[in-house]
Parts: sequence; C-alpha cells; structure tokens
Amino acid sequence: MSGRANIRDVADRAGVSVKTVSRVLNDHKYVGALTRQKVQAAMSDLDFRPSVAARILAGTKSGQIALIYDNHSPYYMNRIQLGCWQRCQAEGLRLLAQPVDVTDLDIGSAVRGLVRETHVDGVILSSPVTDCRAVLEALEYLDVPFVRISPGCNHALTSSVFMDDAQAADDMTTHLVNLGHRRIGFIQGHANHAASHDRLVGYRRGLERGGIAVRDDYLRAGAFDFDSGVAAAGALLDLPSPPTAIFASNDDMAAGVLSVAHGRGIAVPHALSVAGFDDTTLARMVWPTLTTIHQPMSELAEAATGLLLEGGPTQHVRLPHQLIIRGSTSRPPPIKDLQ
Amino acid sequence: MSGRANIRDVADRAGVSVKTVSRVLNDHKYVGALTRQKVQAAMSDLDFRPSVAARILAGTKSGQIALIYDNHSPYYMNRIQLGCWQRCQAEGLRLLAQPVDVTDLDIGSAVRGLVRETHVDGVILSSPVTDCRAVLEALEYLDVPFVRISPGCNHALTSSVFMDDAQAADDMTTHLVNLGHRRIGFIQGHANHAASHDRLVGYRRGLERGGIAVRDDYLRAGAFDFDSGVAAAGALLDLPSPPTAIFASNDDMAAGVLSVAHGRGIAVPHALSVAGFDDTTLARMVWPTLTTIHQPMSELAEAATGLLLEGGPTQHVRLPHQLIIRGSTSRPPPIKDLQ
DNA sequence: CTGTTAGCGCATTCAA
DNA sequence: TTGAATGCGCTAACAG
Repeated sequence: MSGRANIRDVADRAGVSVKTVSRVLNDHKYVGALTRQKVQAAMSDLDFRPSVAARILAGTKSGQIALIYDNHSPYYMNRIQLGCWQRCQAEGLRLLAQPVDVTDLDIGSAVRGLVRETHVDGVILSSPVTDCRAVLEALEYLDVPFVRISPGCNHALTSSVFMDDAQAADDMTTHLVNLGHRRIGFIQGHANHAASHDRLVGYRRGLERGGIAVRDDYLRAGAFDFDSGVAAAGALLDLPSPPTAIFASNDDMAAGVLSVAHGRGIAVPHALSVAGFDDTTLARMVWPTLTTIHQPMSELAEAATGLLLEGGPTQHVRLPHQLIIRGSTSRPPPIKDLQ
Repeated sequence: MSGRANIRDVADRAGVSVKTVSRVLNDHKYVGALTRQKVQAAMSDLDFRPSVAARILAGTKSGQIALIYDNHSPYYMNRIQLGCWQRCQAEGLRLLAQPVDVTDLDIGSAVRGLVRETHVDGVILSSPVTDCRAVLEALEYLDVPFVRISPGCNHALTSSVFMDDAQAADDMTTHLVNLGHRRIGFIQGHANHAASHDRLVGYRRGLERGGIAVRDDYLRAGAFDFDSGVAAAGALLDLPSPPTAIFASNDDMAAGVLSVAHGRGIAVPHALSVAGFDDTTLARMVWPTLTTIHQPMSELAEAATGLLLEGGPTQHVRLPHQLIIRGSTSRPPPIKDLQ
C-alpha cells in the first residue's frame, strides 16, 4: 500500500509542519535536535523519498547534472562516466549521462532542450563536445555552469580539467628516439578531437629535439578506432623505407597496428616498436609490451565534477600523465635501421 | 532574456488556452489542424521546452526510464546503453543509466529510492542485476514495469530478452571438437552472472555429444575480466597434460588467454585454439583469428526497451546467436594430442 | 473540438 | 526555532 508517502505524511507522523520536514531534508540549520530526530524517524518509518520533480519545480536546484559526450571509445567513456558518477554519488546528486552527435546541425537545440527539460544544475562536457561551438553557445545562453574535460582551448569563462597531451606525446617520442629509433611513424587521432592536434604537436617536438626531421609520409590520419589503426599501419609498413617504430595517438589504433604487425609476421617489439596513448585496459590485453601513456581519465572526470560542484572561480586544472613502459625498455636499438 | 517560456506564454502567443497547448504537446487527438499549427508556431517561436518536472508532478507518466546495471565490461555496457538509448531517442524518452552494486546489502533501498525519486515509468535490468532478489522485490513492491536483459531464470510476471547461452556454448564446444580437439579447457564467467552457468552447461553438453569426458582440472573459475583469464590460462597450461584448446566464457578472458599464450611462445591457433564469447570488438583487436560467439547486445537492449514501452503481456524473447569463426577453420586438427 | 479549475509535492517567501 | 500560505509548470478531470 505504501510506496508513496509524501512530505505531508512525514510531517503528520512527526507532529511537525511541512516546512520543518523540508528543513531537515535540506540539512538546514535552526532545527531542534529533537525535532530533527523525530522527523528522521518518521521519514525512515514511511520510507519517504522526496520527489525530485517536486523539488525542481518548487526550488531552484534540481540536484541533477548532465554529462554530455560523443566519444566512440567504450574504454574512455567508461572511465569518464565512472569518475563523474563516483563524485555525484558522494554528493547525493543524480548524473544524467547523455550522448549526442557533434556532427548534428541541431545539436545546440538538443542541448538547450536537455537543459531546460531536466533543469540540470550544471553540465560536464567531454571531448569532443568541449569544442562544439553550438553547445558552448547554448550553455552560455542558458547561463548554466559547465566544466570541460580535455577541451581544445582555454576558455576564460569556464573551468576545465585536462592533461598535457603535447608534453605526453613529446615524452613518448623522446622515449622512442632514446631507444635508437630514427624512423618513427605517427598515426593521428580523430580530427574532431583537440587532443589529436596536441599529440601531433608533441610528436613533432620530440622528433625535433632528437634532431630528426619530420617526414610527411610517416604521418597518417586516423580516427581513434581500431580500423583506422589497421589502415594506417598498413600504409606505413608498405613504404619503401618503413618506420621502425609506430606511435599511435591512442590505444585502439595501436591495437590495430599490432594486429597488422602480427598478421605480417613482424615481431613486436623486436622488429617494430609500437606505442599507444591513453592506457586503456586494452593496452595490456592486446600486447603486454605495448608502451603507452597513462591518461588519468576517471580522475579527470572526478575533478571536473568537483569543480562544477564547488562552483568557484574559473580554474584550469592539469593532471599529470605518465609514461607506461612495458617490456620494450630492454629492447635493443634497431641499429641496422639507421639511415 | 528568454530561455524560460512556459506553457502559458505559448498559450497566450497562440491565442488559445493552456489545455490546448498541453494537448498539442501530448499529441492528443481532437485538436483542430489550424489550432495545432498556431500552437506549434508559438512553441518554436518561444523555443518552448516543457519541464519534465512539471509533467511528472501533474501527470502520470514521466517519460523517463531507468537502465540499472552492474557490469564491469566497458564493451558490454557500451552496447547495452547504446541499444536502450537508440530506442528511447526514437520514442522521445529520457534514459537514466544508473550503475549499482549488486553486492550492496542496501541495494533494494537504493532502487526504491531511484524509482520513487525520479518517477521513472519503467526499468530495464541488465545482468547480473536481473537476478538480484532485492531489486526484483523492490520493483514488484513499487509496481513498476520492468524488463530483464539476459536474466538467469524465467519470471512469469515480467518480460525478458535473452540469447541461448547454453546452446551457443554447445555450438562452440562442438566446433572445437570437430576441429579435432579432445582436450578442451573451459574458463567460467563471474559467479554472479547467470550466463556463466548456462555457458558451462553448454560446454558440458558439447563435450558429451562428442563423447568426451568432462575433466574437472580443465574447468577454471574466472570473473569475466582479463586478469582472471590470464590466471586461468596459466593454470591450464601448467597442467601435465594441458588442453589443446581453451574456451573462455567471454572475450575479455579469451584475451587474457591469448596474452599468456603469446608470452609463452605458444602459437595460436596452431598449437592452441582459443575461443571466446560475446564478440566484443576486443575479439578482433586482440587476435584476428579468435573464434567467438556473437551475442547481439545492442539488439537485446533495444528489444528490451521496446518490450518495456509497448507494455504488453509478459514475453520472453530469444535473439539468435552466431558463431564467428575467424581463421581457425583451416587449422589442422591436433592429431598428435589425441590421448 | 476547446476552455476552466484544481491540484501533483515540494521550497520559499513571510510571520510568529 | 517553527508554522501558514503561495506558487513552480504542467496535466486531468470536468464542463461547454
């Protein structure tokens, strides 16, 4: 029969007014200790659950925040969602994870609809939605606070959390150079993602520091997915003078590279070094020796949620990356490959 | 300035009553064609977005459904969420994807809270939440319609969608037997999941039909994750008489097996056949020749959502599986391994 | 086919 | 420290 006790029922049972129950619910001060106890007892007796809908309608905050994303990597989104959820859980908030299509011309309208319909208190954007002009405009127009995870550029008005993609790619490239490689191929990420650009920048920088010229034929476009890694690896290895190392802009594509190498009977890491980026669990699965970059995805998401909730001044928080070297440290440099 | 037009504003602008606007909003019949057009024009002029909160409070349906899950496979949940979202999108519903912890003793309370607070119209449960008694009791107590994806047992009161796990495992085992294998190891899934049991049943059945006795030392416990696949593979391959084929209950564990095989210099599939289950993209990534079972995950999710929405009589829908054989068909049977 | 009225469950003015 | 009244934006009876 029960299953629908409302605030008035609680008030009656506790012998107080509705307003007092509301105060207890919202953790207000100025509530007598005894009164609070009575109310809490009544709430648990009745298994009272405050209706979010009613709270939204009557109040100013909904206790809901949205995570808007359009990322096709299951690993990545899994970690991002996890980080946001953990923080929301801790704060008693509801997270609305909402996928969108950044190529949709109506995405601005979609986001306006989402925010207005659900009354979310804030929004978290993950790459590449972070750099979708229509979305940013919609959120600013609606005056909703939002935080961006790994955005493409700084934004004076809103906070963001990110890692230093360029530096990480630089580190990896330098690592490969230090192993003795002189012919290092690079597979770019999806053009939609700002990180793709930054990682390329880091690759170039690493080569330059190593005194190695950037060769255009060693640069291949990819899309952060396995198949594009396969295609790019095929093209690179078909070159008259193929690279001795391939640095893919994420682990999915690195997996594609490894797959091609295996198919052609090329021993990794002895005949070909393969490096990835992101340290998804995929890295370990595909090849125990895959060297990769640890991107702290759930930590980024958690930090972003935290920034959104504290609602302080605009902050840009950088979290550290880490080079994960598995096995290939002991690899002898490919002397024979020196040009 | 705008960004907050309500139903009354629309009514005023269209020169009709709020009720009429409400009718248009809810796609009611008995609205004059002209009137409807005027209202729609007013709505789009004002960029009107009906507040879900208000609709929930006033009406009987919320237009929201919840997907409750506790599955640690990013691939799997990605597909399940995708399927549910697609169907919801098509129907104009909001999906609340909510992770839970099935080992939490208070999970019943958590689910009651979720349903009561959000007023969801229905719930989709994915394995292993499908078999969590506390959750089922909570939903029945609240009288919320729900549909289960891959439940452990039939339930007279609620609909479900599933595949025939036992038959699929049987097919795979038979396939291995037909390849000539007589020593086939099996790695079970997580004990929480009903599918783990069914797949083991299928394995036994396949062996029996092939006239092969089940050996306890060829059965290893796993947890559907990469690491447990590694551990189980290690144990199996350390046996005095190791299996010539290993059938892992899902692709993540199969990836672990492949990783171990590679680490030990065991050629797959020539010296060891490895079979997986689920056909996550991981299968192709790890090893192009991994034979696996295609579980139609997003289709299951979509079908489940559909069943929930049509709200008809209890139905139990089985979707077909498919044996995905990659490369190992041409593998010569391991004659030398016959006992 | 259309309009009027009365709440849904809660937070939020104001008073006491 | 507490309580009474008002309304958030919408739908659901009931009229017309």
